[in-house]
Amino acid sequence: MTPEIRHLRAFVTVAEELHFGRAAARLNIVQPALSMQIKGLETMLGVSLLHRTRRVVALTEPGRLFLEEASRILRQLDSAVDLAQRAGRGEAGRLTIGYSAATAHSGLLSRLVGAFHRTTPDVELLIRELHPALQREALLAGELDVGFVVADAASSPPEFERTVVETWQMVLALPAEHPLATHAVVPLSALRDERFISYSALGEDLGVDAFRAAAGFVPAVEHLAENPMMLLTLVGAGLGIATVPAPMTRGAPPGVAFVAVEPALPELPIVALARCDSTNAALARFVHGISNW
Amino acid sequence: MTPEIRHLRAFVTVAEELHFGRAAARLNIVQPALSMQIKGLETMLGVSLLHRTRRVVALTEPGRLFLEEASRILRQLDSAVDLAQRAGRGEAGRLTIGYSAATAHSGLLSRLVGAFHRTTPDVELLIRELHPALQREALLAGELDVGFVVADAASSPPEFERTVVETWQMVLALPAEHPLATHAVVPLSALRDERFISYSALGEDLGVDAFRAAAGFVPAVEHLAENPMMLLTLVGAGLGIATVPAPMTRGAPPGVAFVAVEPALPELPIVALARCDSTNAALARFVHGISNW
DNA sequence: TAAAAATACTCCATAGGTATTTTAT
DNA sequence: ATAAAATACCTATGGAGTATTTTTA
Repeated sequence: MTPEIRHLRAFVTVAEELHFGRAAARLNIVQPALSMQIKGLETMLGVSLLHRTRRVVALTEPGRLFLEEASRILRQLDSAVDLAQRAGRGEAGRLTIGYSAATAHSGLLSRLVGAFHRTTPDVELLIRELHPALQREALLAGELDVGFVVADAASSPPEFERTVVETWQMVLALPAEHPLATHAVVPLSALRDERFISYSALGEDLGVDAFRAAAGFVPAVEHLAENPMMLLTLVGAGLGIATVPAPMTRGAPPGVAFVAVEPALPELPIVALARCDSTNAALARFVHGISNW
Repeated sequence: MTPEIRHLRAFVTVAEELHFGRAAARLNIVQPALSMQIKGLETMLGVSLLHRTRRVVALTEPGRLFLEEASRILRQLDSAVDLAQRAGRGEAGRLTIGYSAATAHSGLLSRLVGAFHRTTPDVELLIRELHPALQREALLAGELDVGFVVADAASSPPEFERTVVETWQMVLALPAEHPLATHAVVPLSALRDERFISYSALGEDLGVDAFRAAAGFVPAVEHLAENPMMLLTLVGAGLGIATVPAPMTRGAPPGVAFVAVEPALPELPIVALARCDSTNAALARFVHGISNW
């Protein structure tokens, strides 16, 4: 048999008071009950912890050593309970955040993560870059608590909670030497014969459906890029044109010009995706904060 | 209410198995009992630790954190029990050893302490130099487990256990230029008019009673020394002569000669003193070792 | 339908309470 | 004589067992 917390509490209290009567009072039990506890503990351990000479109670050497350990265990138990309770309120624990390369622009991540860390410093933050599709997988697998993705209005799986963080205007990126680069505004219809660069073969990341609706034709995607920076590099190299979110104009490689289009393409929402059935209270805090920070 | 070890064990086992049935089997209880344990724990903490969806058991975030703490607490409890039991066998804990300056000679301390440490490395050793009278006080106060003192046969308080460690032959220390210094053996009767140096006014440390019995007169103690080295320094300075234990001839200051006396003085026992009622099992091991090492 | 956890209940071990005894000062 | 722990005995809480129900994959 192994000791219970109750035995440790009893022993530590007696060791502190060195008096069974007072210790029992502090423990809100009666003295004989305490004597039994200590006796039971000593029997379990097979060692005498307290030397009782009717008038004086003293620790034995095993008792002295066991006292240190028992006190530490009791303190750790208290802190473990507190930790679990704070985790239940979302004030402690771990939050794993995913983002796609595209959402790394515009400083929204540092703004949200910074504000969250300031309000709840005991939540450990793990931040991983992941392609949007992998983020959805990771969310379902429980490896991710929340993911930031660029999303057109269509894609909304039912088990995900969507929170729109911000919306980005779409602009046209084209080589600086392109004839249209000097225009302030370019009509979409003028782009029918252009070659487009996108992330995926379907162009879904950049809202191909919205494009067709606004322009009346499907853009011809001829090149694919791995990430936004590579996309703009390809544009700058003259391989084609692309519609990109306005925040990407910052830090663009040389040789790329940006112009507005007409009619304007729908704004691109950046959404935070999270599982509705998550048990991580820190996630609720984080998602709640998105609207307020 | 606060959790008991039983709750931690139940929770850790379920968290490891992620299956109530198997966990219950490992805990040698029945599944409904385990369900109750976990439910009770969650109620106490006020947080859900395990997410049960009939077919799949998974840890919540509070559960993940509580698991780490609970595992650590269980490991520490095991080691605390083991520590107390080893202390009960004298294999762990602390042993406080006292010695008087006189007993520091002859390497008996390093021999005993070294051998003890090699057999029981988990016993922390505290070694303090103390005057013999203070050692007896410290022993009674529980501040010392064992004390090494030079003792003539007379002084043996009843609550102390005496173990003779070794016995020292007595020799005469006298200034090198003293007329008797060239003798191989000096008759005690030739010392009647000499001035003696001792530790205490009564000369008890050096066996004045034995001296009187052997020589037929009480030596005239004219100077007192704080410790053996100072005593020999005074002898070398020509302030008087002294009877000293043979081990002190090693490392003596210059100007001191040593000669045997006739009849020989009784040998001086070095004893280890310890309280008979000590609760420190390491002490029993140590005292037992004295005879064997 | 089957596997697994929860619920309902019963029983007994044991923690804790009351009264008393023992023992050392 | 008194203070304090131990012992004896009783009571009742709650932990564990058996049988059954509920739930979802």
